[in-house]
Amino acid sequence: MLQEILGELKRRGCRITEQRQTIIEAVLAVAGSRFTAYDVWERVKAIQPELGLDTIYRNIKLLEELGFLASIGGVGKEGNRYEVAGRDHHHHLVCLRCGKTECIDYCPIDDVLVNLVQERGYDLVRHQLELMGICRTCRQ
Amino acid sequence: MLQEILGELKRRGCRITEQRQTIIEAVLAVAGSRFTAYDVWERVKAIQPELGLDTIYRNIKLLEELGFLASIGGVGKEGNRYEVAGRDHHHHLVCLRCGKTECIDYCPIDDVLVNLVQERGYDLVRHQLELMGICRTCRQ
DNA sequence: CTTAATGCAAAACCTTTGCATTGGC
DNA sequence: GCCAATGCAAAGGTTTTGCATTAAG
Repeated sequence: MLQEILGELKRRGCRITEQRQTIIEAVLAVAGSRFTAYDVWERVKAIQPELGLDTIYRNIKLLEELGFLASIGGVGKEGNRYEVAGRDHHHHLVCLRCGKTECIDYCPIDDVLVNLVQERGYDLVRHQLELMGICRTCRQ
Repeated sequence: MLQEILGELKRRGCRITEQRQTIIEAVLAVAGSRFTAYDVWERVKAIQPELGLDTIYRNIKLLEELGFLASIGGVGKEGNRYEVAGRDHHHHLVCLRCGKTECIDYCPIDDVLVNLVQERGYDLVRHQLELMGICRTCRQ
């Protein structure tokens, strides 16, 4: 995955800086859960303390444009969250207490819904389902 | 609805100020679509120009605590959106271009999903489905 | 009269942007 | 050496907070 991203960046004429590589590695390391720009920053700071949040944002935006990351909104007042794209279509199960997120590989979107959207005159672009609950650990 | 809210506020020992009443009326007026604090402010300013956004936020927070409003996140970089609570369970259809929101009174959550969540050890508290597309007006 | 609510201003967030400097290529 | 990317600082937008003042009860 790392090589694939670096390759595409080169093909696009982007430069592979130390910072950029560190950021991409950090993003891939937290992949699996949805992360904020700040999450990435915390990881990256340990390796390159001078690296600023602005650089994180710029790189996240770049990766988003290239289709490697997808913005998936955030809950409450936390900032935007992102996840690594390219995974099969899926939804999220979020623990309301600890924020832990799991992916659900099942999609309940059915014809009824698709028709409803069409009737209202919308072109459906995407959708997201968020299941919120309390995980086993937090319940104890 | 207005009377119900005012009654509960009094019962709680809150004071009914002109500003508060104007805000609640504005909130109820935009009910049906999801609104931001700014949306409310624009309506309210016409009636009480001195009323500040801070007062809107304070009152929205209060109404949220009393259970009359629910925060339902926002799309992209727009601020939080709210809606009047107590309505039947429903989901949302959002136009990605203009932000307009419609309610969908159909819920596709099925047994497969409920079982999946249980298997993972979560108590399902709530869920939200967001259908995103481009509305007829914006497509032209 | 008491004290909750407001108005104002300032701060706290998250995110973006301008510009000089650095460093890939 | 060229120009993309970074670092820094500052600005934008949303939301919160402190504090003196106003007004509901």
